[in-house]
Amino acid sequence: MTESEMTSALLDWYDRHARTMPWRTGPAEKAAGVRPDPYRVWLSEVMLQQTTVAAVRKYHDRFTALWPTVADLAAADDSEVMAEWAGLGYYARARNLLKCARAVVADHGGRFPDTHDALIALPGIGPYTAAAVAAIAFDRSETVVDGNVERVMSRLFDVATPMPAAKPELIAHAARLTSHARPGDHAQAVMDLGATICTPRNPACGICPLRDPCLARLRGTQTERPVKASKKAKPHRRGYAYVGRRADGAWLLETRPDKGLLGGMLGFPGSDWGEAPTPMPPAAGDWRAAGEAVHVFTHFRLTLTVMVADLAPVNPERGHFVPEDAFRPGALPTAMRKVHDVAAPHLSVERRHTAG
DNA sequence: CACCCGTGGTG
DNA sequence: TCACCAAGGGT
Repeated sequence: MTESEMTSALLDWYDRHARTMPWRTGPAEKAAGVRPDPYRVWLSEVMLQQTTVAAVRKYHDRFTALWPTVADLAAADDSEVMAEWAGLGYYARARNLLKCARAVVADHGGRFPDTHDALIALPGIGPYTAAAVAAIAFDRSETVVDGNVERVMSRLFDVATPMPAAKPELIAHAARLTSHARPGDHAQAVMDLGATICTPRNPACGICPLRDPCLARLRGTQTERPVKASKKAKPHRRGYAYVGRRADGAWLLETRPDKGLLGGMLGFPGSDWGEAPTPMPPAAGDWRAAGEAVHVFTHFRLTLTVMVADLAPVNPERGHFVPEDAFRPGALPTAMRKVHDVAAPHLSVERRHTAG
């Protein structure tokens, strides 16, 4: 089978099995030559970075309902956007999302640029996202290479070179297969194939449109591709988190600095995180331990000792009081939401509520 | 190039 | 329970 025939087989499969998604155009629109909205495509691509489609759907729905255009998003408050992103992870994406939206309005008249070079110059848009938006929204002949494409290529051509050294080779294979007639569909076809058929474990080779030319299938090496280096063990860190409430129900919270872990997100004041953290209460009070919150990040495991106190109406040394009706636990990143869930039943304001 | 940066699902 | 993983980007 020639490379051209592989491309055709892939597009034929996509025409029959493409998944329906909020940012994709339906068959009728597609037949009429309607391109998807670049804003919705860009938003989906940023949300999908290292994130599953299942997790992204509801966030994409919510964002486009609140902010239907890039100009609406550009005009939004930072804190509101960060709160809506809470739970999706990799919070630098949300900060760059706003920077990018504002740059599109300020520098491009509120319309997304339609070339790879102009897109990659925007915040939060790297090689993958620039190619994906150019191909999917503007049907540019860009080769889109993400984790799915790398896996499909490494199997199709049985590439034994370990990652990430194999990347140039995989990119070259992907470039030769790219359809110049339907680049946007081709990009999504390879990614759909990787997500539904050519999966990391237990690939469904029997129903794969590329099963005949696939070298890894021929040699039985599917599950050994791509070759990846072993991961390092995760260190264990400890820390203290302080959940304080006033009698009127206000919560003692802080907005974390933009740099670093959970940057720009709302959270509870705490100690440093390490092997032997130093207790650091953010305000004077009768602090007592309520329990522990365990959370696993990408590169370390964290156990937080959750301290609670019913606070007098004094000025805290760190953080600020947020009125009860202005606070949603859903606006917290997951690690902090776990802290909240451990603490809440131990605070007298909450006990009064549950008792009443 | 190596490391940092979240989270929820899955085998 | 646990290790691995998902449509990567920034530094």
